[in-house]
Amino acid sequence: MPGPGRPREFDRDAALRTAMRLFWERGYEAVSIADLTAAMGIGTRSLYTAFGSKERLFREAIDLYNGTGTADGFYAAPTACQAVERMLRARAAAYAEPDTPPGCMVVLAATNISAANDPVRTLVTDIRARDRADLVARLSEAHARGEFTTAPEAVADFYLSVLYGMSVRARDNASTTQLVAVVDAAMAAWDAVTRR
Amino acid sequence: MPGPGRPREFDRDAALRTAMRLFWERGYEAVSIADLTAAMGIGTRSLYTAFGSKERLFREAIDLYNGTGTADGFYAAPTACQAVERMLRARAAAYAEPDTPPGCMVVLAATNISAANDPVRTLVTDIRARDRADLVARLSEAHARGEFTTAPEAVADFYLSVLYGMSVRARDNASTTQLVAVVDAAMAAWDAVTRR
DNA sequence: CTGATTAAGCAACGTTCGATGCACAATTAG
DNA sequence: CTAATTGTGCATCGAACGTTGCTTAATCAG
Repeated sequence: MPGPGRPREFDRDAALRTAMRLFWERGYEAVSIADLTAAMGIGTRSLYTAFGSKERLFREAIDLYNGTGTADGFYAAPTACQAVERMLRARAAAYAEPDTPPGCMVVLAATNISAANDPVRTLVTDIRARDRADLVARLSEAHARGEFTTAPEAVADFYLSVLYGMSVRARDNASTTQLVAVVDAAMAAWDAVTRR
Repeated sequence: MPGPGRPREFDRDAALRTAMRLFWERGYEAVSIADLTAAMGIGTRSLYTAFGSKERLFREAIDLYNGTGTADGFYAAPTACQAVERMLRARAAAYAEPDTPPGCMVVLAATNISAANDPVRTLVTDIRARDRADLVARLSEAHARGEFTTAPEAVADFYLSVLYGMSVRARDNASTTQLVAVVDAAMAAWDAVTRR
């Protein structure tokens, strides 16, 4: 159901996927509008007509990235231990997936930001804060149910550190096997970490 | 012993420390020459006379960062377990030190780099690769001595992931207490991780 | 003193940055 | 058909980017 006006001559969703991949690979400021238009195969004016600004395009790209995450079966798992394990294994597989850039876009795409673009940094740090809150909530529930004794925040921060670190390892060309080995180690540690 | 020529009117070491701090805080491309000269209190020409180029200045800043790391007592520790623990505790304290930018410069300062500055990315990834090799070597020695059974590379990658992840957590304003709790968890996991 | 050498200040270089004004094309609604 | 609306191409905007030439200033060796 197209409204009035000249119809767009390119696939907006495909262009957004291209932008997501570029931002994911190199980061917000390291990707120029010229890089984007070249990869999308469109003109500068079309990009601005369709997406408004570089920042709005990045926000859409981050939303797309967060939406395509399959939730990893995190909420379906019966125990917190299994929830964490499913999440970590899904991410380990995703981070070394050869068809996508290595590591997590939310961790890697807005690390080096000049003061002028601080809202972009805030965007991703807010997402990480929300994700941490979700993990803490899930662990707190399990803690209240008596699944483990360690403070839920401490458990969350430990597994978050492992998770974030895997993004850096992926950027350093860690293989799927190596990332899975990290998850194996982290899960072997579950009892020692959660019962203290 | 100054040679011939007009003497420099600023403290080169202090200026380099200022540059290190800026690059550490925001990253290579997010810091401009104008940012640097303003923070250093010198003119553009003086910066180029003293340091050559932005990239050479960054390399010196990274060298300074690596040099000021006190080696953490890593090599002095009698066992691999203690070596890893000392390293992690020293880094946890350093990452949340209020007088310096949060997290590790080698992990954070060259994440988002455009294609033109790829040598800068290579610089920091090479340092991480060398550090990983050192850790693997230390763990391999302990493994050969029978301190533990798990493959040294797997142990190294697990603790490296925790270490790298702490940099991201530090950037997200994790407190010293929270980072120390991550180290506590990681070290409580030693036996479970190393004997499998 | 002279000559050599190095630093600092000023002004500007060419390039790239993100973003836009404008004319024109292509569609829908009536 | 006309009017309204939206997308595209072209040219370009002002600002910021890293870097440099040139002049002048300040030191050393002789």
